[in-house]
Amino acid sequence: MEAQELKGHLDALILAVLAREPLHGYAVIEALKARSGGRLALPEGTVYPALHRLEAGGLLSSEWSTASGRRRRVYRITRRGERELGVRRDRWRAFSTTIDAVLA
Amino acid sequence: MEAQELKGHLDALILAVLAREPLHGYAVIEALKARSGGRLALPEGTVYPALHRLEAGGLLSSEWSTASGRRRRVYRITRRGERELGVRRDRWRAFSTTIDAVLA
DNA sequence: AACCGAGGTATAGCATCGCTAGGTATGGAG
DNA sequence: CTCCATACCTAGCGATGCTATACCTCGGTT
Repeated sequence: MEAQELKGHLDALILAVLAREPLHGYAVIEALKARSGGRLALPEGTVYPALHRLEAGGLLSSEWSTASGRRRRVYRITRRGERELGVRRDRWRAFSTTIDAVLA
Repeated sequence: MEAQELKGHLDALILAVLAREPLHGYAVIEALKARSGGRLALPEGTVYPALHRLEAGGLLSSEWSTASGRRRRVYRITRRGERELGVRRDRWRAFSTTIDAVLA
């Protein structure tokens, strides 16, 4: 549905779903799909690198878990990640309001 | 204020201000600043290439005008540009709604 | 005269980052 | 055994906003 217009907002989305509960990558994709009413169908090549980036930035932590022979890397939001989510949410609201004002 | 989070939405903003009245590049920058309450202070290196891109895509047309020794390139939205603006507005609304849903 | 800020246009190159395309592997259903 | 869903990974592409820099005119200040 949407292309590169997601730029700069993906991190907030991922942090938001992980703020509810720890999930592994594939489940993050499903959660985004579910929470958006199917409109956000992000490819793995988008989400996995984003998770790595967020973990490298200290906003997520992860550990391997094995469920019925399948290895999964489960991501959990850190305290810094939660703070950052707050910042991102505010930024999104400001941004969205600004665009609305100009487009109205 | 905002960085690269504008990605994919700039064209809509420019089309929106030019849908009101034809403007030259510098005036587009000022109009965006005014309409956003000063929050959108876009550098020239962002806006000028965008105008060129939009004209190349047939969404804008332009002509030179000279006012008191100063040359200006005045941009005007085309019929295709107006249609595209409608599409972009719808897309923005869908996008914005989707992000809100996930972030809520 | 020299300077400087505001107005005005332009573009080469950088940086970011979502996405495409391809790869690997397991388990269950047909 | 084949197929599909599940599950992970990454090299490289493409799009595009931004930095930095350049060039020009005009009016006011020094």
